Amino acid sequence: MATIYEVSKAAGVSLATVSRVMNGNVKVSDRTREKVLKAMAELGYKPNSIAQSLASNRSNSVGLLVSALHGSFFGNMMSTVEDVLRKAGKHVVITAGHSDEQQEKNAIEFLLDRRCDALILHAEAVSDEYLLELSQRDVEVVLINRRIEQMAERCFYTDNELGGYLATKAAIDKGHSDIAYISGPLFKQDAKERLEGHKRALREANIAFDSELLIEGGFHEAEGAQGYLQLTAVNKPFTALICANDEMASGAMTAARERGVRIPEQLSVVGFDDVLFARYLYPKLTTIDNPIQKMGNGAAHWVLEHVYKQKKPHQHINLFVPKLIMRDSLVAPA
Amino acid sequence: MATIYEVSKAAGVSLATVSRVMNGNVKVSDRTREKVLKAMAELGYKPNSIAQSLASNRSNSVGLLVSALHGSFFGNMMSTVEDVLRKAGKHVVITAGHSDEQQEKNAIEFLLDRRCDALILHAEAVSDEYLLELSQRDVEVVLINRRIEQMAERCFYTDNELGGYLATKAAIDKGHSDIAYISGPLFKQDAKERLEGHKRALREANIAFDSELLIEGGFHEAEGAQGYLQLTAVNKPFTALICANDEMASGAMTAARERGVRIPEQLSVVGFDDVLFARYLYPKLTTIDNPIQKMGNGAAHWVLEHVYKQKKPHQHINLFVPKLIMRDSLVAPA
DNA sequence: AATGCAAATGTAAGCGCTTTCATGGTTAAA
DNA sequence: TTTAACCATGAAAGCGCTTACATTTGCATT
Repeated sequence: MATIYEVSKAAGVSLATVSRVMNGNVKVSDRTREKVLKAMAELGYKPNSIAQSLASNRSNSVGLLVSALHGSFFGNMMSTVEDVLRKAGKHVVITAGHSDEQQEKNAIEFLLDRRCDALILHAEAVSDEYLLELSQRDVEVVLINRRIEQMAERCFYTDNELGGYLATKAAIDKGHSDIAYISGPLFKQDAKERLEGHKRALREANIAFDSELLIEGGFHEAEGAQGYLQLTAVNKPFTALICANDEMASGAMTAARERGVRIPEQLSVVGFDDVLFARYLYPKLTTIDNPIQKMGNGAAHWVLEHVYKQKKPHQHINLFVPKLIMRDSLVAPA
Repeated sequence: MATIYEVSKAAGVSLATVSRVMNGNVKVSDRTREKVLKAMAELGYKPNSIAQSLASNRSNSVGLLVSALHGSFFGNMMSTVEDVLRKAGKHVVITAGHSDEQQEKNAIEFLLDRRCDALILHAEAVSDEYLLELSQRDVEVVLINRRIEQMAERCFYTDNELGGYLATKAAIDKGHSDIAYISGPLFKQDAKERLEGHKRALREANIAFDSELLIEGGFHEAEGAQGYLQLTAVNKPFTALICANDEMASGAMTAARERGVRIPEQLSVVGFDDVLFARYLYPKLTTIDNPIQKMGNGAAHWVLEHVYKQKKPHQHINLFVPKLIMRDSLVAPA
């Protein structure tokens, strides 16, 4: 593999000049540039990105932390982030935190060791303090799906409270008043906010919140199924079930159906996220659009602009507004 | 950030000794090692992985090419590969090829530029020749879901023909004889092989293959729905529909249901891959287990062993055997 | 104590770039 | 023509490590 030295010799110029031609930040005469480019082409020269990184103190890589690499929710986000950054010649190192504090910290340390220029984090388990401290270090930190006051302009998040509100409101508008709710794990901020929204919608409709109709789940399908069974065990009838994400909605629907409950005739179900398979479900799931791609896109562009000084004036939107996606799983009660 | 030089000064030894302590490949006296480790701890020293890479000519990174970052199929694979390699301190650079020849080539070039020590490729669009040539270069190349004779021991793949056979055989065993098939894009080898298996099963059962009951799809949900509609337009009755992957099976089920067809009573459906959402579908999808995680696992361990010389004697299995996963979408014809 | 050897440690030359600073060559103003 | 000002280029010092080779140390022999 040819090095810059061989190019400089072939072109009859110094190393420095070759470097300048590559980087294009310092003026080089046209004649010289031609010579250098020709030599590069002839030698099939490719700069060694590792040497570049060492010399420039820039790794040109961005660390991305997600909870899990599989799953529709993260797939979409990774996809967007990778796309935007790779088009800018940066690369993305992806790690998984599994919603566990220690694993998230390990993953972040790993990214730091890799000398990432910036970190895009979907961190669920570490504390605000940890993240604030991290952002004092010499990496730029951007947060997805989380808001911390002191670093608000680097946070890209959904209005989860509004989303939770919209989901329940939709059921109420259809005429439901006995509404159960399976939340996410309440140590997670988004799960908590969605539940808040649910309660607000009930309050506005003068429906008393009944804690027996609330089950705390874990965002996984199995907990949706299990949550449904627990709810029926209480022996309080409900005609609509709101789930804090689509996975749990799917699990709940399956469990209900196995019990012989017809959906949506006997039970309406609403999800949250609008992941890809929401429309594959039967009946097609009514859910809340959680614009995860847009958040990924926002975060990636923020990094390009602030870390790599790309000056495409990009309008940064930090707060994304969820929308109701009406499909078939929500109908008026019998 | 402390450098190796500061550590060596603090410990009162040379740079080389510190390096040796870190890498552990050359013997260092216990007393010296203690001193060095102490100095490291006190200074909070972390080696600069970029400098290490430059000096050792090892990037410690593995490139992974998939068709798309979202989607259950790839999610599982990425997840496995990342997990195995990160536990070994390597990092994974993930790129997407979008099943397009030029995009796949670009992605591979990108990984090469990043000086990856090895490439794990799920390449669908580039030619065997291209891959063979690539493997002559100074990266190790491993293939997933593809077999090229000349590099057989670095290929990890499913017996797609057998999978296709099993799917159709299952329908035949249930008593079906009018069986339609929606294939994947036939320029892809796996799609072709699955179709071959389908034909073999028909042949063995003395059922004539009817090309009017074959539709070429593209592995996406929409093409499953569309494929179903095309099949019905032919006006040849069929009681079972085999799809070359789960996405298309889901699409076909949705389309059929919208036409008022009850599944599985009026139409049995079989998928392929057993992606996560296959069991979320209604009815739960009978499908073929495609052990994509195992392939990812095999590929990652191959890399650890052959590129990074980790000598955990790992039994490499190159050919994975698919299995039928019987669920609810396949029953005997009415 | 002198000798020989192996083990432990040190020295220094890279790895392939970027970037600061110095230098020589041009051009324009005086 | 002289001088100043500027521009393009080159020389060389890093960036923080690894590793071949040289040197020293410690220990068992004699």
